Amino acid sequence: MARPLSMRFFQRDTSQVARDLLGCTLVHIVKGKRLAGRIVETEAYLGAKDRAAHTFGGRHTDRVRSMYLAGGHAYVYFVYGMHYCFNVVTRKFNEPEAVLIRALQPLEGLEDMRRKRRAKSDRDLANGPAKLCEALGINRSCDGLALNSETGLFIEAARNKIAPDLIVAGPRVGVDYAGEAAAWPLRFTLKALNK
DNA sequence: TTGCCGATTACCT
DNA sequence: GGTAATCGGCAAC
Repeated sequence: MARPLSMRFFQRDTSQVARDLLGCTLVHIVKGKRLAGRIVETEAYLGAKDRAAHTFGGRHTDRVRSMYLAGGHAYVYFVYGMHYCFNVVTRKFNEPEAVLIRALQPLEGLEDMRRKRRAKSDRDLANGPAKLCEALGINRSCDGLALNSETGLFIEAARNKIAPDLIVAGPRVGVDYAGEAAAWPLRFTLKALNK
């Protein structure tokens, strides 16, 4: 069990953070129990200049308030009337960029995850941005939390360094509306571990 | 105040 | 492959 990644880790270039998060462990402690999974898919969202980002054009609404926090906070939003998605805010205060966590390989607390998810198979426990939120009990109350051991929501460093050739970059999912930005290669997956 | 649509998922054919 | 579910955010009016 590694120490949680420091705020400094997140306050860097967003694409780099998205790459470096692959292989790390996302942990949510619920009622004293660790629910955790290995991060195997991420997407970078580049703020004001990125038409796919919620903060495109410097939009500063109530929903996206936590994206303006310093890197190392959680940005959790509600979508499609029923799902939550979890992001890690990157860069500095007032630089609203973030990394969406798109998929986990479940590691700890599988029984609790199965109970929360009621999925047909363990493959479907956390292989999607809204699925992993449900599996780990992440919801609106997690929005804006600092990622550290005090809040019980944090990320632990990868045990082993991930070789660059294990990382595949490609276009982001579900952002066809974003014009040129839709094609930017800001989606990162760990080869053969993303499903 | 209205109306469109979403950083998705699950279930259908 | 297609689409219902389900409702808040957002921009236009």
